[in-house]
Amino acid sequence: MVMNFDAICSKLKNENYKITPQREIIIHILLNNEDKHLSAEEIYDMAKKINPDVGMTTIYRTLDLLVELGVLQKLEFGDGRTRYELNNEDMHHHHHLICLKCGEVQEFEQDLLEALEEKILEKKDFLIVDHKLKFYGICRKCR
Amino acid sequence: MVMNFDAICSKLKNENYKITPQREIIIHILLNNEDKHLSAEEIYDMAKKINPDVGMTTIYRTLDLLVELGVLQKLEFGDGRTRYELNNEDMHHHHHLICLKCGEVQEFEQDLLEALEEKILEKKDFLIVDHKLKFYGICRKCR
DNA sequence: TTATCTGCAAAATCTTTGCACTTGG
DNA sequence: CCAAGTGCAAAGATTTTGCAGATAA
Repeated sequence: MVMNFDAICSKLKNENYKITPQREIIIHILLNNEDKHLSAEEIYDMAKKINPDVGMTTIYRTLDLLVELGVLQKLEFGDGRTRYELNNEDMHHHHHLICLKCGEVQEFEQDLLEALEEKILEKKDFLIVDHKLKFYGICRKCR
Repeated sequence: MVMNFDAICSKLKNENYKITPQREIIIHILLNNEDKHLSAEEIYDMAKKINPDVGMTTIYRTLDLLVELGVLQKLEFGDGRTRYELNNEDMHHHHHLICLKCGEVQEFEQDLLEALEEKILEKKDFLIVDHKLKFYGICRKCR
């Protein structure tokens, strides 16, 4: 189930955060690029096109806020910048397929790690709350 | 099979890189902390204790070189700094268990992703070369 | 000897912080 | 109104680069 604009705004209001034009722009950008894993700078560039007065600081502060509220998740793909992804309930457990040739990041929707997680609990006494799995390889287009 | 000091030096020599005292120090530090996932700065601090003249620049350049030679692997656990791990043949496919309370990173030695990788090849036509899997949760000590 | 390596200082990135001004509710 | 939010500029943190001098082979 995709979280929509109103649902995110309600989450903000419920925690006594204000709905500002800047926050609206950022949320819209995130929703319109659900599949993209945008970095702060990419979001900044897009936001500038909508309203040139938006500052980088606000981008970072809003992204941090949305992470705190559980709306977003931070990701790192090794290019030195943090990337962000909407924390869609259904999609919560998916994996990233990163092409070593073109760098494109696509997603694989199925989890299929339950057996492994159970084994880890049993062998290491480590209780798993979440996971991140990245596969590196060659995508269909690059083969 | 753990790669030893001589094996790493041979790799360097084979590619016409020199064995300098600084590189020896760094390699020793890595070998003596196989289980630790050290950052560049941590390696720098340790190296300074052995020879106070070692520069941060050399640490970064040597680590980059060792990554290029396949001796090391870069890792990121979300604390803003790159960490490094010896690329031990046998251990190649293990997973990281990151405790959300104390931050400790331990390893789980078994891979168990073959079935999932096969499914991804079949469904996405994406040929997997490598993977990185992190589990976030609560470790035995913190429970 | 000489191509490679090193340390320093400076630059380049990415991200955070202090502060005075603005604004949503 | 006023607590919360914003933009700017400056500071922080991590990593990279230019360069002149040092050194392994």
